[in-house]
Amino acid sequence: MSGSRAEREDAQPAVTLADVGRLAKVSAQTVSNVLHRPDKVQPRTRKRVEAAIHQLGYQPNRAARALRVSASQMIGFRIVPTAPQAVGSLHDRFLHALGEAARAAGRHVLLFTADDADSEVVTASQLLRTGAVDGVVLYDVVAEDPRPAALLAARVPFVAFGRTTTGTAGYSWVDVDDEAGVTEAVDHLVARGHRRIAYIGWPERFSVGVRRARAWHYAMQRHGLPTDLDRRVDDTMDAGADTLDSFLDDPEPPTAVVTASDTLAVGAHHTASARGLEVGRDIAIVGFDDTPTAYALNLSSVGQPLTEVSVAIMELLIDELSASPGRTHQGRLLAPRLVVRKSSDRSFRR
Amino acid sequence: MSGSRAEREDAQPAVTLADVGRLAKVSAQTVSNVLHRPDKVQPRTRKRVEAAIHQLGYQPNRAARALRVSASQMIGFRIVPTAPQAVGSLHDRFLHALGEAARAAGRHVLLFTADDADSEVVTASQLLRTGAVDGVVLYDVVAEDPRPAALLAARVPFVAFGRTTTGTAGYSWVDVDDEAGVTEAVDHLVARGHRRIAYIGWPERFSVGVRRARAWHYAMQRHGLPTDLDRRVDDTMDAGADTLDSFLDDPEPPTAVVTASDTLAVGAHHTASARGLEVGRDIAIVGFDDTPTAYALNLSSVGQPLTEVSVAIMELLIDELSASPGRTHQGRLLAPRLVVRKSSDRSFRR
DNA sequence: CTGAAAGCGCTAACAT
DNA sequence: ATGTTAGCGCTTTCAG
Repeated sequence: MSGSRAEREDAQPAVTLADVGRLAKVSAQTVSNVLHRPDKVQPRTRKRVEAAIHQLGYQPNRAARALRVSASQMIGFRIVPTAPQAVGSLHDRFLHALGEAARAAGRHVLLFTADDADSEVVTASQLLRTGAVDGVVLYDVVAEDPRPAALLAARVPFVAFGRTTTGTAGYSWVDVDDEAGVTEAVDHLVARGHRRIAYIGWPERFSVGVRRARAWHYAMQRHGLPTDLDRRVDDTMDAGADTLDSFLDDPEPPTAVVTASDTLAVGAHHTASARGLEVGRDIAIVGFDDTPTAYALNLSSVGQPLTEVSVAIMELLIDELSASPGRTHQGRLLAPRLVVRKSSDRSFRR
Repeated sequence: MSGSRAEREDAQPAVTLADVGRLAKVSAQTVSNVLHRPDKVQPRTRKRVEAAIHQLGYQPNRAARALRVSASQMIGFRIVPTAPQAVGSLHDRFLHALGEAARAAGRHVLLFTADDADSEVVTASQLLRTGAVDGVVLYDVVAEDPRPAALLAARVPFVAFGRTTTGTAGYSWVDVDDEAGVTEAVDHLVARGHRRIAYIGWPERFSVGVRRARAWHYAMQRHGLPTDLDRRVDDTMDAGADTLDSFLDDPEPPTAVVTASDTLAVGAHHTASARGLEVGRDIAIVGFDDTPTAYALNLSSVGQPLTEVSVAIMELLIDELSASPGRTHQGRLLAPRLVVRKSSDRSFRR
């Protein structure tokens, strides 16, 4: 309350290595050794030191350690605002998985915001320069994404979730095998007896959209089924609803539909219900991303293995951080999982 | 490539205060002064130093600064996984707003995960002890929430988003005035000509649910309208759908419905459509939280002012950090905003 | 196997 | 108004 250091009066005493050493009758250095090179210290003294650490509730000071070893154990991640029209947020769930993976690796996630790709790169570089983070994770990297090259040029260690169409050899990435997911969805519907399986996807400008559409096309071809039930629209519920509507007006309407996203699938679900069709019996729908909404509406959906993705990303990033300059990078393609729910679980007979 | 310091070869030279001082022909201390007490240094030398800073692209080392001033400029935030059945994520949007507010205040958000309230408190305390964060933000604090008291006991500086029913004088909080939001929704519907306005809310165990329900009750009473159209259910789409269904089976069904969440509102929307009612014309629906899904379905909704909430939280937290021990804390109640969309924008005549 | 010395980059206090 | 000194807590040499 009085005196010049009033503002620190409520702070805990802050236990240091020296405090522990004092209690254990050893030097601070030995305490540090117990923590980092337990084999270098005699079992007896180690026991004593460990007891002292425990008794005092010692917690190493991160700033001091960071300063000394020039590594913050922090991973930067740009948080983007959810698109207003999207259903459920993959971003949100990924972030949680990443936080979990970081913790398992003894690190933490540092959030930052940025309005566009350029400022994301600038901010990331700045965070690295100031020692706030050791590296960053790039989310939703797409075909022509400028960020990998820019971060490479800025010498910011990073791992990408998603990948560009070219230059993937220059950096480490983890991606989900969309093709496999869509293929699984089509195979599943074929196994249920469907033959006219439509596809509602995104315009060509999205590389992910292209990959998913192509997979549908190949799968249909492989089964000897028609490949003309293919529409590309914006990723909104309305677009999904309208598209199914027009499909159903055809003389030979599809009996099942695979969509590039749950947002589109929710729209399709809406149309089916509005037309008095029972989803799962009269028409099958399979979405993509396994969002909370898919769960809520009992929609089958191809889910991304976010936990595995996060773990892989942390692994590659740590690799990246400890690696020598001229090393080679890695790409990892993870398989998604089809979650079958009511919207497609019954056998279909015309 | 060779030698013992190979692993640092790709790192930038890392400009320090001393480097800047050397270039500007002053001591490192003067450079520091230019940065922190510009008035204490002569305009001429300041210019020179600033030029040097700019030329070298100097960025202060956070770890060193943190060590020296024992403050990390980091705010801890526990990221919780989205509930599978909830629609859109307030959490996600709040996090973005908080990141933005933190940046504006020259700070960053550090993410952490925890399985329950207890481990959240333990982790927060640990992050504080290790100097990783200066304080934390508590999300979704409810009536009997044990976290404020626990953090207080652990002497972890924090600000709560939401508040407990008792003991709010002991800590700083920011909350949204639910009552005002619901009242606004009811008034709006009354102004549109509705008289039978139903309420679908949450069970009593949620304090937020109680507040919102009470506000509906009072508002209806004030307008001299019936207060029996009141149901409490779990926060799922299905519950919302079923509840509206049963309301509409009444001999005197409601013509409008206010819900405690968008999740419930989406369910209601679904039921209305399924029954061939045009939402906005045959029945009005107003949700809560103004989620992306409300936007997508053109649902009116009471939106929380997340940006203002975040700014207020940062303000109070900074206050908390710089304050003397025995100070008083603050509570701030912010008004939500009703966003009127198609689901309730028309006048209603029976 | 343990201790002593040095310094990471910064800033508060004092000295000039 | 600027420079010098010292030390935050830790770890990497190097001696003992």
